[in-house]
Amino acid sequence: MSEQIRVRMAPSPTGHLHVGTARAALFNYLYARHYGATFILRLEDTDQERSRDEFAREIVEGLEWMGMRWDEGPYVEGGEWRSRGDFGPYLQSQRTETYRTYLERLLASGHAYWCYCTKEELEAERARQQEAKQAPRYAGTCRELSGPPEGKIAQVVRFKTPGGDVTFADVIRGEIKTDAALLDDFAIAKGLDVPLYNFAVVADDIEMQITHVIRGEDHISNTPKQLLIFAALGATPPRYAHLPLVLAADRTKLSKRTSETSLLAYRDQGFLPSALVNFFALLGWHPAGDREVLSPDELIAEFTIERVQKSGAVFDEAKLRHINREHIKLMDPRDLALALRPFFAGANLSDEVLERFAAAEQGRADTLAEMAAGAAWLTSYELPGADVLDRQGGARAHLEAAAAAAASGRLESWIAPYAEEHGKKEVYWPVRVALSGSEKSPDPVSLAAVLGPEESAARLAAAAQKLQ
RNA sequence: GGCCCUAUCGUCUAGCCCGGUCAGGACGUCGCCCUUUCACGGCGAAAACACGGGUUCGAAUCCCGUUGGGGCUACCA
Repeated sequence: MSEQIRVRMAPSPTGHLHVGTARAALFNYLYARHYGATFILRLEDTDQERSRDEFAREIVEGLEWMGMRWDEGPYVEGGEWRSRGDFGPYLQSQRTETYRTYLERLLASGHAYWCYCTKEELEAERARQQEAKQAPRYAGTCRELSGPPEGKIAQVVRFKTPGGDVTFADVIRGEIKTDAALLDDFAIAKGLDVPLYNFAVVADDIEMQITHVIRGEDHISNTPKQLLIFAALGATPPRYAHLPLVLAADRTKLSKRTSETSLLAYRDQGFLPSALVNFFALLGWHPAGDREVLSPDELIAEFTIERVQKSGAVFDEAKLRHINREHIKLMDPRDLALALRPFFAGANLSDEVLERFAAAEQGRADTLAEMAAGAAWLTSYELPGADVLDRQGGARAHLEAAAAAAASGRLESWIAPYAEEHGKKEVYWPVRVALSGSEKSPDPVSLAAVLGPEESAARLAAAAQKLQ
C-alpha cells in the first residue's frame, strides 16, 4: 500500500485573501483531488502583530466560495471557529506546545542557540555592511557562546546553519542547489513560545505528515533553510513543487499597487467561482488538448503537476472576463438567476422574471454586475421621448398593433410577418425602444418574453399614447 | 550588490524530454459577414521561437555563453 499523500495550504491571515494565495490553494486542491490525496488548511498566524481574525475568516470564506473543500483544518460555522481532522489544532497560534518541544530539541542537540544581540546592534551591523557594499548577514557573534554575556539577555533562537550544499529535486523545476555557507544563522524563534516562519512550517509539516508542498516560487529561497531544519530534526522532508508566480501586467509580482488582488472583490464584481477557478488554473498550467473552458471537475480530471509551467504568468483580466462570460453561458438559467439575485438587491423582481431575464441575457455581458447594470429596462424603465420612438415615422400605428399583439401574448409570432409588410426598421425600432426605454437593448421578442404580456402591452400602449 | 528561478505572438500557452509539420490554440486587436439597435454568433487577418556560438545533413527542440525579466535577501510570512 502506498503512502497517503497529504498536501496543505498555509496562508497567513495578515491581509485580504489574495488572488495569488487563492491560486496556490487551487493548485493544491486540484492536485489533491486528482491524486486522491488529503487537502489540509493551516492558518499561519504566528505573527501576533499582523494576524487578524477577520482576515482568517475571509480566507475561509473565500476558499469555500471557490468550491474548495479541505479535508482537515479550521472552518467557521454559525460564526464560530470549528476544526476537522486528527492533526490539529490547525492554527499555529494554538500550537505553541509543539514548537516549544521542537525548539528544545534543537537547542539540546546543538543545532540552535540563543542569540543575545539586540535588534539595535544587529541593525547597526547591517547598515555598516551595506555601507561597505557587503552582503548583509549575521556575524555569528553568539554562535559559540555557552552562556549569556555580562548584562545581556536572550533575544532570539538562531539555527546553527552547517556548511555544504543543500540540494533538492523540485517537482516542477528539477534540481536546485544552494550553498549553505551563504545562508545566515537565521532566527527561528523570538522565544520558546514565539516561533518564526521557517521553523514553524517545518514543525507543522512534520507533525501533520505533509508529503508534498506546493507553493509559490517566492518560497524557493526558504526551502534550503527548511530542509536544514528537517535534517537537524532527523525528519524526512516532503517533496517540493514551486509554482510560477502570478504577475501584474508590468511583469512584477502582483500587488495592490498595480491590480485588484482581493479575491472577494472579484466575487463582488460578479465573477463566477467556477470561472475564477478555470482562469487561475490556466495561470501556469494548461490541459493537454486545446480546450480551455473547463468545469472544476474537468480541471480535476485533467490536472497533472507535469504540465505546470516554470515561468511567471501575467494576470490578464480580459481573459478572465472572457472565461467568465463562457461560464455564464454554460449555466442553467435557474442557477444563473440565483447567482444574479445579490446584484438585484433593491429591485423587487420575482424569481420567474429573474429567471427569464437570466435566460434572455446569458452571454450578453461578461460579469453578473454588468448584466445587472444592463438591466435598466427591467428595473428602472422610463418611457422614451417621442423623438426617439418615432425616428422612422409611422410609429404610432405600429405600436398600437404591437400593444394588441402583446396583450394576447402573440408578439413573437406577430412581429415578423407584420414587419415584413410594413418595413423592418420602421417596426422593430419603435417596438424595441418602447419596450426597453433605451436605444440599445436586446431584441423586442426577448424583451417581451421577460416582461410578460401585461407589462409589454402596457409599455407599448403608453408609447403609442405619447405619439398622439 | 549577492544568491536563486526563468525565457515561443501584446497576454495565457501547444510543441521541447524522444531534433525533420507553412511553429498550433485561446484572449485581446483589426477586417468582413449576419442584423431592427447594442451585444451574441460566423469567417478571416496581422502577430512569436530574446541574442550569439556550437553539435548535426537538419535546432524552437541538445550543449555553452550573453542579454533581458522576475523572486529572495527580517526578531514578516
